[in-house]
Parts: sequence; structure tokens; C-alpha cells
Amino acid sequence: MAGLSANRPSEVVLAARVARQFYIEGISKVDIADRLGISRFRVARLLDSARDSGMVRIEIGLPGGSLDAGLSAELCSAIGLKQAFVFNFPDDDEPALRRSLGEAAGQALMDLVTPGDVLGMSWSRTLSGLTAALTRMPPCPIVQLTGAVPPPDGRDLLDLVRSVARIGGGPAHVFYAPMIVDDAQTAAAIRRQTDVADAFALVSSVTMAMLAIGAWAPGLSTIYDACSPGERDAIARLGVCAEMAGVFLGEDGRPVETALDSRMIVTPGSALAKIPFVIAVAYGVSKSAAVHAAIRASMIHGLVTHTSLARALLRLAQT
Amino acid sequence: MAGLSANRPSEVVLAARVARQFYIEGISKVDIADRLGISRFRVARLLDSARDSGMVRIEIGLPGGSLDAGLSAELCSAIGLKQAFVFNFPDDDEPALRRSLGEAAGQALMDLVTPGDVLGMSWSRTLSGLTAALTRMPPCPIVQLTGAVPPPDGRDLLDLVRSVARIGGGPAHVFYAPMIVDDAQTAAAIRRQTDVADAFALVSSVTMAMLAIGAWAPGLSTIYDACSPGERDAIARLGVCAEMAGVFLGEDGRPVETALDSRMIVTPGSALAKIPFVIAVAYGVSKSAAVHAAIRASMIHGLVTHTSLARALLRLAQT
DNA sequence: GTTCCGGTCGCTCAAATGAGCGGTCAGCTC
DNA sequence: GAGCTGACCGCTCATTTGAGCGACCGGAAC
Repeated sequence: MAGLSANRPSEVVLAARVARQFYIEGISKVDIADRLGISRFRVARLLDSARDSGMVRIEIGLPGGSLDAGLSAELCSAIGLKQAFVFNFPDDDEPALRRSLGEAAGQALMDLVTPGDVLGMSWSRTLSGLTAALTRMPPCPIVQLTGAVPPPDGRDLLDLVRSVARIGGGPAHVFYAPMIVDDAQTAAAIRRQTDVADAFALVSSVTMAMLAIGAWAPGLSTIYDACSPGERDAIARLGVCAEMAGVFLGEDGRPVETALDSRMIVTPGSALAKIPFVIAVAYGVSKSAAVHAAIRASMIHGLVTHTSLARALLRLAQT
Repeated sequence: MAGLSANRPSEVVLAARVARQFYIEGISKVDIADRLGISRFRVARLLDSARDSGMVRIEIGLPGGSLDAGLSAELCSAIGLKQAFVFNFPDDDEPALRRSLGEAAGQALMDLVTPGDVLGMSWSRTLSGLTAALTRMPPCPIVQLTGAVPPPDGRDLLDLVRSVARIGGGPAHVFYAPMIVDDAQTAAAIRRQTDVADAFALVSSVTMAMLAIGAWAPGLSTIYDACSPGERDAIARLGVCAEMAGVFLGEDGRPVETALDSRMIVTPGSALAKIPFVIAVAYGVSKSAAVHAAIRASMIHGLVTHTSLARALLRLAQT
């Protein structure tokens, strides 16, 4: 424990003067020492004690716009994320939040993707708005990672993949198949279709994927909502807490095999886990456990989210 | 102007991560560069831009107690003060403020005085409470700088000088004389008295003085209140704006000679100006111009005051 | 295509800084 | 007074950091 111990007023004020000159006016310790007539070591020790005593408060703040860079950085530090983008969008208006986060995901994608990448994509209501702010893309190949689910507004995964590819000018590898079918045989037959097999063959070369994370609860996962009550329970009993591009994740974040797998047209969990850089979009505090699990298992490497989910993740990370 | 110009989200977040690790976690730039896989120069540039863009906010705060170290340091920087002690005492209760500032002045004195010093003292209502918190003093000689004015509560300058001397165990050089007499002949005769002459002879060896600053207005100066209306106006017409141990200061802070001088038993302004370290006590926004003048002219080197006067001084210094 | 230009990057070298050490001194015990 | 203790100070030396410079890269003008 350094001190400021004597608690002499002049000592305290001197520490404040040193801190002010060093941190705010940007003067070097040597110069401060010279102009105050003390040794540079004393300057350094005064600075130490000023920081230890909490006299100097340093905050990493929101610089502008809605990106909370400080919180993003904190999330990167606290959890093992390579990239985090936390936006301070309000929680109360869900459609607006979804739209904003979709655009934010587009920004993030533009920002992170490089000409050499091969991009994998999945669908979610949030991601369907991704192209709104996507103005520039390198001509990467874009690969559809899962079968499609019929969206309420008509903009489906194929539209998304083709839109992104059109912006960049790269090839779009799409196929026509549903995400879930009624029996395993049909699913197997579909997987053997040329365009489906071609797309899945490309998955191993995908370097970056953009997808959404769902929680295994009503309204928090497209697949959950599409399942029968019996299937929902069966999967929940396996300890599934998250769902990501049709892959189920357990409490520990690792992919879990389920009875549904054979009836789904999706990139297998094992293949998904090998993608070098997976960016996930998620919102809502109720998804915090799901997102946390995926991060812990290194299933995702980047995250686009909003303030309250980010804070919930930090709380989870503290324990 | 550095930038963060690209405004790419990942750039901004990266800057925030770097800032976080450097400022909050205290990691060296080299280490940050290593773990983020970038060059240390990039780290330095990101930090620069983070600071320039206002993303990193550094504040020098109140560490505890009532001493506002940050404001004190700011005052030192903004004006040419060697020492400033700003306390956040409330303005509304004047007697309490006076008592608190008196004790604060005692603290400051204890803090600044060294065994080799010779201490000069003047009187004010604030300073009469100085001994309340004065627990320790080196055995310095204490010299009375002015004649006495009769205080309402009976604790006069001689009491003050003797109290301070008693605490330290040093000699007290006091004399019995009023501050103002009716004619110049009497004043001259008093100045010739042995004990008065002895004390004034010591002034040139005084190394530190503690006194109060008054403004030339009703209720803001003991002397003003003791003058006749005619004298008040005559002195005001000379451009006097401050009064300090019976010495009148002009708008520029330099001592001003007045008709009253020959009738006063005080240390002359020229002698006062030669004291190496003068600590002044003052409170009240209405004294800001007076204090500012004294500081600008280097008539005082230390200041004990409260928040609102300090802020008023900073406003004056900005122009 | 070529050329230019603004911006970014990483290098070198000198200055600034931190870790750790022994010296000094005030206060305390005996 | 002698000796101890702990706090504080300023030194040396290794590391970190900043200033300035040329290289390089992508886009715009020709």
C-alpha cells in the first residue's frame, strides 16, 4: 500500500498537481519533477499513490454514436472474445432493436471481412436486416450454412446470402432446402442433392461465419418455435441451452447431438466448431446463458449485441 | 489530428481495448501489442487517438475529507500559486465557514512550516481560529506584522501570535500598538517604541507569513469597516481593490500608498512583498478580484480557501 | 497503364520510465 | 545515548516509450 499516508494537505495537493500535469496536461514526469523542484522518483511515487488512493479516476467512455467501446473492450477482456461490438440500443422497442442490431452486424461484417475470406451465413430475424447498412464488401464467396425456414416477411436466407454476395460481387453458394423435414430419409436424400452437397463441401473452407444465437425457450429460437412440445422437452432434457445455426449447444457450450439432427439440413456442430472466426448476433438478457455457453466453448469469436446483454454476460463472467 | 478517423467499429473497439488494458489494467504497451498481435507503435497510436477522441476520460477527484485536491491542483496550474488548499466547505453558514477555514489554515501552516522558518502573522476573524487545529509546530520565531485591532470576542493578534509560539516553543515577538491612530506623529512615535521597532526589524528575516485578504468594500475588510466614509472613498479613488495585513493593493495587485499609511502601524507593502512565502486566507466570491490581484502581483504564494472562491478565481484566470 | 498523394506502418535512436537497492533520518525502546 | 524500525529518498541499470523518418499501400487523376 503506497500511502499518501501522512495525509498532509500539501502532500495530497502535490499529488493532485502531479497527477493533473501528467494525465491531463500530458507533461513528462521528468519535466514535472523539474518544474516542481522534486525528483522524478518522487513524481512517480506520488502518481502511484494518487492512483492507489482513487484520486485519479480513468474511464473508458462512449466516444460517440451508439457503439459503447468501453463496454465492448471490457467484454473482450472478461470473456475470451476476439471481437465484441456492444451498442447502447434501448431494450424497450424490440423491432427497432432488431433492426439496429442487424445494421450493426452489417457494419461489423464490413469491418472484419477481408478479401481472402470465405463467408458462411445463417439466418435470423435480426440477420435478415444485415444488408441495410452493408455498403461495401470484398468479392468473397458466400456460403449458405443451413436450410431455410420460411420467414414471415418473405426475406429468407437465400435472399440474404445473395444480397451480401451481390454487394461484394463474389459467388453465392445457395441451395433450396428446408431446415427441418419430417423424416431422416428425406433429409439424407436432400443432403445428397448436388447444390446442397456442393455448399456443404465448401463449409470446411469457410473462414468467417455470421450467425445468430438462440436460447432453448419460447420465442428465443426459430427452431424451438418450430418444434412440437415433445421435441422441445426431449431436447431440453439433453441439457441443451443454446441453438446456433441449427446446432444445439449444451450448458458447457459444446455441440450436443439430438434426435432432431438426422432430420435437419444444417452444418454439423463439428464442422461449425472448425470455422476460424464465427460472429454471433444476439440480444435480450434472457439469452445471456446461451451466449455465455457458446463463448466459453469457443464456438463463437465475435459478438454483436446491445448493452443489457453485454452487462448480463459480464455478470456471468464474474462468477 | 490523430483520428480514429476510419470510424470502423473494430478500430474503435480495439482502441478501447488498448486503452482499457493500458490505463485500467496497467499492462505495458509492449505486452498489449504482443497479446493483441499488433505492433507497439500501433498501440501507442491507438492510445493517442483514444485520448484525442475523448474516449479516455481522466479526472482528478476528491480523495476524501473536505480538501478538494483536484481543484487545488487546478488553481496552482492556472494561476501562479506555489500552494493552494481548496476545501469544499458550504458557503451558507459564514461563521462555520470561517471556523473551518481557520482550522484549515492551521493545518496548512503546520504542513508548510519548517524548523528554519521565521513566521510572520497578521490578524483576521478567520485567522483567530487558526490555533484550534494547530497541534504541532517547530520552534520558529513568530513575528507580529501589524498593530492590533480590537476583536469582538477578545482573541486578538497578540493572543494569536503567542498561542502559535507556545505550541512550537519558539519566541513570540509581539508589541502593544493599535493598527490605526489619529495622527501621523503618534504613529511615528509608536513605531519608535523599542518592542515595535524590534518586531519590524525582524520582518526582513521573515520567511513565511500567514495573513488574510480583504476586499475594499463593506464587511470585507477590517480596516474598511474601521474607516470614515471620507477615508473609504479617498482610498477607493486610488484604485485600491484589496487589503492585506494593512497594506493596500491596487487593481494590479501592487501595493498602493495612501494617506492612511502614515497613521498606520503595519509592515510596509515593500517589506511585505519581500517575504518569500506568504500564505493568505480568504473566502467569499466577492473577494475574488482582490485575491486575484494579489496573486497576479506575486504578493501571495499560498492560498487557503473554499470551493466557490476557487472557482471564481479560475473564471477570472481564464480571461 | 503511370504518377501522385494521403495515410498508415514499422524502424532507429534517444529520452523517459520502472524495479530494486542502499543510504538517511525521525521516532521509539531499552 | 545505543540500537532498532520503518518510511522516505535518490541512485543505477534494464526496459519501455516517443519523435521522427522512409517504405509501402490503395485510391484518384491523367
